[in-house]
Amino acid sequence: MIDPRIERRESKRAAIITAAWELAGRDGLAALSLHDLASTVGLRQPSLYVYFDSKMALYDALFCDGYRQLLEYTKERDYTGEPRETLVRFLRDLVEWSGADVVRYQMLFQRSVPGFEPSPASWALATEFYEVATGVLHAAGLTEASDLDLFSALISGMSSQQAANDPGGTRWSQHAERAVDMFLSAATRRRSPRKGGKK
Amino acid sequence: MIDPRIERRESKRAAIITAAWELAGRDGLAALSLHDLASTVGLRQPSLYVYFDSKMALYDALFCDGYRQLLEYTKERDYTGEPRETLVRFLRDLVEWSGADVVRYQMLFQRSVPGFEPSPASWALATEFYEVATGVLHAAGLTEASDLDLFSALISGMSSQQAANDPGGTRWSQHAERAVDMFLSAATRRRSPRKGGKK
DNA sequence: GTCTATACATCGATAGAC
DNA sequence: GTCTATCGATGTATAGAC
Repeated sequence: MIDPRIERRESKRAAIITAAWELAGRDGLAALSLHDLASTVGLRQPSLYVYFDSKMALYDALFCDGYRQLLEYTKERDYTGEPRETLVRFLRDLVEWSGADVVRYQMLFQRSVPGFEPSPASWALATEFYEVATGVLHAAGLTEASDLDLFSALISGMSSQQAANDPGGTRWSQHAERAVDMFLSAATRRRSPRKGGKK
Repeated sequence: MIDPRIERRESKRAAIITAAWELAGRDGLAALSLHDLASTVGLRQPSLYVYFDSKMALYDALFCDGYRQLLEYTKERDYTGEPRETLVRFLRDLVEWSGADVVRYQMLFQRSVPGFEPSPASWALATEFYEVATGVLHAAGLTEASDLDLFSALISGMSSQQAANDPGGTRWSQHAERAVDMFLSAATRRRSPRKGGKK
C-alpha cells in the first residue's frame, strides 16, 4: 500500500465506485450503464476495464463496498455493554443506516440485479456482519433459532420500510426500543412459565 | 365481455402475462425480454404490441395482476371474526403467499424494475389491499399510527425473509401466532398501565 | 391480428495504437 | 493507463404487407 502507483489506482477505483453508487441511485441499480459511469469519472467506457474485469465485477465491488461501509459503521459504535440497551441501539442504528441510502440497501439486502451473484470474498464480509448481528442478539438472550428468525424479520422489515417509505428519516427507527422491549418480554415470558414452552 | 373477439383477446393477454411471470422468475424481473416472451407464447416480438402499448405497460399489467391475485386470495379467506385469531391467520397467509412466488413478491413490494411506476389504475388495486389490511389490524385493536407502522414492518420483514430464504416453505409463516401475541400483549400493556404511555 | 423487415439505440466487451 | 474504433449481441419500437 506504499507504492504510489497502486495507491493512485486504488483511489481511482474508489472514485469509480462512488460514482457508481450515485448513478445507481439515480437510474436504478439494474439500469447502471458503463458508458454513463465512465463519462461521470472523466473516462471512456473501455477504460473502466482497467479497473474492473466485467460489469458483474463492478456490481461485486459495490456489494463489497456496501458491506465494508456497514462493518465500519458497526465497528465504530461498539455494540458491547448492557445487552438490552445495546440491542436497542443496534436495531435503531441499523434501520437508520438502511434508510440513509436506498440503493445501497437494495444492493446488500435485496436481489434486484438479475444474474448477479456475490463472490466468495464479498460473501465473507456479509458473513462477518451477520456474526456481529447474531452476537448482539445472543447477548440479549436470543439464542433459539426461532427467536433469531423472528427478530431478523423485524430488523429486515423495519429497515426495508425505512428505506422505501421514509429514506433519511426516523419513522421506523424511532420504534426500536418499543420493538426490542416487546420482543424480549415475550421471549422471556415464553421461557419462564411453569408449564414450559414447546420444543 | 360477451363478444367472443374480446374474450379471445383477453384470454391471450392473460396467457402472455402468465408466460411473463414464468420468464421473470427464471431470468429476473428487470431482465425480462420481449423477444423471449413472444416466442414463449408462439408469437413474434412485434405482435406483443397488439396487446401491450409498451414494455412498461406490460410491467404494469404484471403489477396489476399480482394485486388482483392477492385480493382474490384474501377475499376467498374471509378475514372477519374473532380479531386476534383473524390477525394471526392474515399474517400467516400473507407471509406464505409472499413466499409462494418470489418474483411476484418483488414486483408488488420491492422496487426492482428501474423506471417502472405503476399506473393510477394499478395503484387503486394496491390501495384496496391496504384497506383490507388496515381493517384487519384495526379490528385487532391496532389503531395508532405507530402500531400500524411497526406491525406493517413485521409483516414486511417476515414476508421478505420467507420469499428470499425459504420460498414455498413455512420457516417464517409458522411464527405468525407468536408474533401476533407478542405484539398484541405489548400494545395492550402499553395502553393499560396506571401511569399511561407517551403521546 | 400476425407477420417480415428494419430502424434505432444501447450496451458490454475486445483489439490495438499511443 | 487511456484512447479510438468497432464488433456483436440484444433490445424496444415502428412501418407496412398480408
